[in-house]
Amino acid sequence: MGSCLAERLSDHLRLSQSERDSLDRLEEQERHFRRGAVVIREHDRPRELFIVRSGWLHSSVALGNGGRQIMRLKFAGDIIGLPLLAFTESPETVAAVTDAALCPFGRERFAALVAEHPRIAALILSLAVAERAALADRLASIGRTPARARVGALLCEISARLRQTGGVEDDRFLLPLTQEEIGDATGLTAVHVNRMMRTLVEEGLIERQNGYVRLLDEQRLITEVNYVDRTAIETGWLPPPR
Amino acid sequence: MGSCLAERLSDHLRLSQSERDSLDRLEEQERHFRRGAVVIREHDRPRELFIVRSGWLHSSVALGNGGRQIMRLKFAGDIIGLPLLAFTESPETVAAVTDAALCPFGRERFAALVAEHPRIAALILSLAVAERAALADRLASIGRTPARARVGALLCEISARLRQTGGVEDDRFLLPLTQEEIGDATGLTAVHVNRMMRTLVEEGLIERQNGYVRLLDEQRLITEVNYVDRTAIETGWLPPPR
DNA sequence: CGCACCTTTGAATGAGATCAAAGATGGTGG
DNA sequence: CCACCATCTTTGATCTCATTCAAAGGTGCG
Repeated sequence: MGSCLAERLSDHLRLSQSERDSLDRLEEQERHFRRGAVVIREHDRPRELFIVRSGWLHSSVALGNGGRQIMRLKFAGDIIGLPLLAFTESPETVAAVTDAALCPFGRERFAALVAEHPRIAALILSLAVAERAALADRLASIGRTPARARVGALLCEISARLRQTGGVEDDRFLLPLTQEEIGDATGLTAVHVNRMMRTLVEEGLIERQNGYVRLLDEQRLITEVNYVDRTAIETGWLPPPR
Repeated sequence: MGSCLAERLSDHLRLSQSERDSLDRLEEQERHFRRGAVVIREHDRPRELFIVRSGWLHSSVALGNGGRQIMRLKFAGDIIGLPLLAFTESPETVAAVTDAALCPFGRERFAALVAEHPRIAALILSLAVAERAALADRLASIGRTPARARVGALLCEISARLRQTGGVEDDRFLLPLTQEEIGDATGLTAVHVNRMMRTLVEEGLIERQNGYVRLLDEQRLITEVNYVDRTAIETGWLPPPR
């Protein structure tokens, strides 16, 4: 089995053999985490970044009052710990939502990769920029839209991103988040998340059964909650491969 | 006068002559924008990125209901239009808050720079990651903290970032934002921003006179509103210069 | 079977929005 | 130089969405 990162990048462009080799060399281990385990703790000084091979995780920051804000869900193929490139102290906590398998790699190996393969560096920059845009969308959603739309937008994002990794069948996916966690992601209380979920069900927009969620009218939901898909990125401008 | 970008990057590391030359070649023009002018419009397909030479700008996204969420203020040395690296359609609007001078450059020149100077690519990736962290902080602030803290945190961020570019003297800076704009940045109404500003004044945390703001007890303000400075970034891991 | 944890529901409270209107301020043209 | 108009700030009253507090069902796991 090749590099997890190579698989992800292949979604966006055709890697050269040389690029693929470098990516393979980047990852020689696989580490496993249990549901609930903390992979990186806020203010710690992690030595490694990770690529998600399987499972759900999320990054979050602790709030003054004891709560937390979940920033982003991490699925198979996502890079964990990019902030380590800018800060020695991690600004965020990363924890496993489900059991998860991760591929760790050191910062110096990342530096070597960047030096050897400018196109990969540029692509990862693109992905970071896209993630920033997704974060911006969520900022807008949380800052200025009613609770129902926030919950709906989160479901849209999960659906769109899971589809990329084959986690959606028939517009239906397993949602292993508690309502508490959904609240931490959307800036709502668990109680209110519950009410909004039921509202969405009553309105015929979604359907739920034992942990699975189905988007009954995804197009309408997307429109009503103002969701924007940020999974597809531009690669035309990238420098040539090596 | 050399490249605006070179000046900014020099804050974080010592550029090689070769790097400096490439950066200089990147910028041969300077363009001026009036207060209120739109530099990049959401959904447009801009051909250029910019470096801010002088003035304040901000990026924002339009909300469904006619409002907008201001994402980030842009000061001298900031890069504008990075999303263009990931998307052909701009996900955000960039507008001038004050009269501003910008240095435009094309995406292909950026690609050439990245190919030639991996260290610069890595540094810009670092800066993008730091910006993402700052956005995350704001997300947490807007999602879960009371209005007073949101306004206070914005003032802290402005102060910290302006200090980098020499825009703060004696803990005092010119604030050219209307309360409407502060509201769009913090997810509050202009009316409520006004009340919170007065509260901060009454509490002796800030002082205002004709457009200037002074942070009277910056340390206390930072603690109370949970502000985290993201201006300093890690550069130890970067690959060697060329 | 029993204990944790999660979901659901109800009632009361509150932070911030909305609506409305009165001062300030500053730029513009006469 | 001044008057006027547009924009911005300030203040008050009311309303609403989400929070908080409380407690009753479910569900799965050890």
